[in-house]
Amino acid sequence: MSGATATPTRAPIPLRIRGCCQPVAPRIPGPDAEECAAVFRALGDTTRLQMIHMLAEATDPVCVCDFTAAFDLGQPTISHHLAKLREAGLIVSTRRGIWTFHQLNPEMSAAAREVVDLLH
Amino acid sequence: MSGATATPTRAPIPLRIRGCCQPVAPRIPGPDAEECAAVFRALGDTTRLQMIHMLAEATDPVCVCDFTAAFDLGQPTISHHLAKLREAGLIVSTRRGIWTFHQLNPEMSAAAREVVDLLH
DNA sequence: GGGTCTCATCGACGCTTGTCAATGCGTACA
DNA sequence: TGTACGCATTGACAAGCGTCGATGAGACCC
Repeated sequence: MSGATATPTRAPIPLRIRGCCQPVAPRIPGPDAEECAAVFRALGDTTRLQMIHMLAEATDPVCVCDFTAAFDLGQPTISHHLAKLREAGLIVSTRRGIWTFHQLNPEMSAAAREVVDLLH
Repeated sequence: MSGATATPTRAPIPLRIRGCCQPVAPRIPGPDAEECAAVFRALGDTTRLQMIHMLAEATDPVCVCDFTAAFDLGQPTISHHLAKLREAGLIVSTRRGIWTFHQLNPEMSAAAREVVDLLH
């Protein structure tokens, strides 16, 4: 074992007062935290992460059929994930004739924009 | 508005060939995507987001009792969230005597570090 | 107008998650 | 040695999520 000395000091065990502890840091403003968590939740799925990555790389709006071709998932599931991203404010969808095109929301919140930029 | 012409052109409706569509962007390497999504998933909860924020602001490791004091949640729930953050590789825990202290994982993945830095 | 195509929505299913009460484990102190 | 304390783990429960098949709503074409 290590120190063969008697070491009655027994290492800096307590270091803090018995009860508690440390002043807690000021918390994130509240609704901001929930909004931010919602963005992270939207990106917490591999499929949606890939979707956002594709949209970040694309120069033009992307059609739903491009997503259905890119993923091994049914069309309703693709539509479901796109709806999630839309609810989180990360993308916007526009209809052109038969097709629906999706792109990153240009009016995304600043916080969301910072996160999405990391995926580029 | 632009041309006030009768516009029989009916706007650029199709613009793309019937079938599909656009070449899909190269996808995120695969396991990278899953690891990245796991980090987002870990931050997709308000409580855990606040925890990471607190740790990012703190200069010293934070005791569990500080968390139980900061949130209106039971002690097992706090412990559960800390375990989630630990599994995601975002924090590390060290035991000192009775108490367990938590801090941001200094060996966090680069991707995770970038995300956490946004919360500072 | 009828047929066909694209996409969204609905209902259902299994799995995961957030939360709690109860319990267990390890450490400190008398 | 026994007691008290801090924290992790377990089991249980409701809620949410990801996925699918089936159906519905618009928009185009013949």
